[in-house]
Amino acid sequence: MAKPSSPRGAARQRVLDASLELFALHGVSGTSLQMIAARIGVTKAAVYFQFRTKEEIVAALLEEPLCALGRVLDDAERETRRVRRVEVTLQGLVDAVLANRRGTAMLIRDPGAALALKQIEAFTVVGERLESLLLGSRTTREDRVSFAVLMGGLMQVGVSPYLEDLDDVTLRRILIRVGGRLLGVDDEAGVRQN
Amino acid sequence: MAKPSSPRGAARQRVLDASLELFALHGVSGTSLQMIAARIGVTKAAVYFQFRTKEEIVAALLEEPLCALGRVLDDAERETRRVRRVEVTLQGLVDAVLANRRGTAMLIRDPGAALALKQIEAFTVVGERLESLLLGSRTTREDRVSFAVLMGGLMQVGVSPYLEDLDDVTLRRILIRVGGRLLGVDDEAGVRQN
DNA sequence: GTCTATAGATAGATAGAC
DNA sequence: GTCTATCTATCTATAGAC
Repeated sequence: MAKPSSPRGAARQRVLDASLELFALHGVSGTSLQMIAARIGVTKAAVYFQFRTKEEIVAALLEEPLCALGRVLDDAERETRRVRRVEVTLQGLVDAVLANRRGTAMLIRDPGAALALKQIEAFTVVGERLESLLLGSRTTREDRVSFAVLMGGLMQVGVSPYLEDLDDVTLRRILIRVGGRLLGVDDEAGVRQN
Repeated sequence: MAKPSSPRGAARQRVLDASLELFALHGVSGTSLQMIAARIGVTKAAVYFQFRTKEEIVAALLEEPLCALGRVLDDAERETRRVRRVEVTLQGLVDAVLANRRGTAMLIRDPGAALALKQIEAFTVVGERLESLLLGSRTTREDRVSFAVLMGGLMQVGVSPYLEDLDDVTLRRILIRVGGRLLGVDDEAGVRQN
């Protein structure tokens, strides 16, 4: 949480913050370096000093939350009981979305970010790990659809202004319950499958 | 379904088809009129003869499926029994997504299309009507989150290549069942598919 | 670290010939 | 309906002064 300490990191962070905000609003392709520079009150050249391309900004924005999620998945995979695995995974996923509402979730589904996304090694496997952790041996077509709906739904919740009135704690609790219901696990009695 | 009959409509339709494909791939902002023109083998000027701006193309692409969905909602609102209302609404919504997988769903959540989207009168109310039809008097916070997850999930399913192996009929059946489960309606007894 | 200046490419859009 | 030609604006990116 305490990042803007070093003089170099401060300017870099300002670029990242402004970029994330603008990307969420106009999309990656719809955001120019000009706009980013203007928002933080500097010129394009100043931005280019921190990042050599726009894609590098996108990658930097995505790498952090993806790696954080990756670490949660590491923990989840160490769990032996399936119930706990689903629980830990779902919580980590929800936390990743809530960590930056209207930001990261937006980027994940931005076509302009797709290229940068593919180059991040972490991302390539995260999807498969999530599916494996949440579905386990349940791989019927309905399970797969439920998984896709859950992922899309979580991203939507992260982006939508429709739920802005809900605070993070409340939203987290509800999302985990709804997610469990969607996956067909009973959260009341400790995540049991139907 | 039979549209490309008149000579004028044919060229127009070619532009729409190419645009939808490219928008789905690169996003609206990431797609230039140059790219659209190149794909159908004409020049930019030829595209400008059909549509005066890029936004007009976006609006044309969105208006049709949105109006179709609107008509389904008209029907749903005439239903007196709540069970039937949810049933008809959910089916119409799923059909709207499946009508153009990887197309319309993509556009709905594209930041570059947001402006054009707001100008379509039909869209402004569709969201509220959907919520009212699907939730009815159930408006707890969990209900609202479930609704948001459902909408985002459906869009995701429409976009995702992850479910491309499922044919429309299968996907439709599963989506309606998953949607019913998410909304907390008992599909076995009440909401029956087809 | 930030600036000015500028290069080179491409964007959206228009005019007018065919 | 489609073309060539062209306009203006903006884009990414670089070079070099401060």
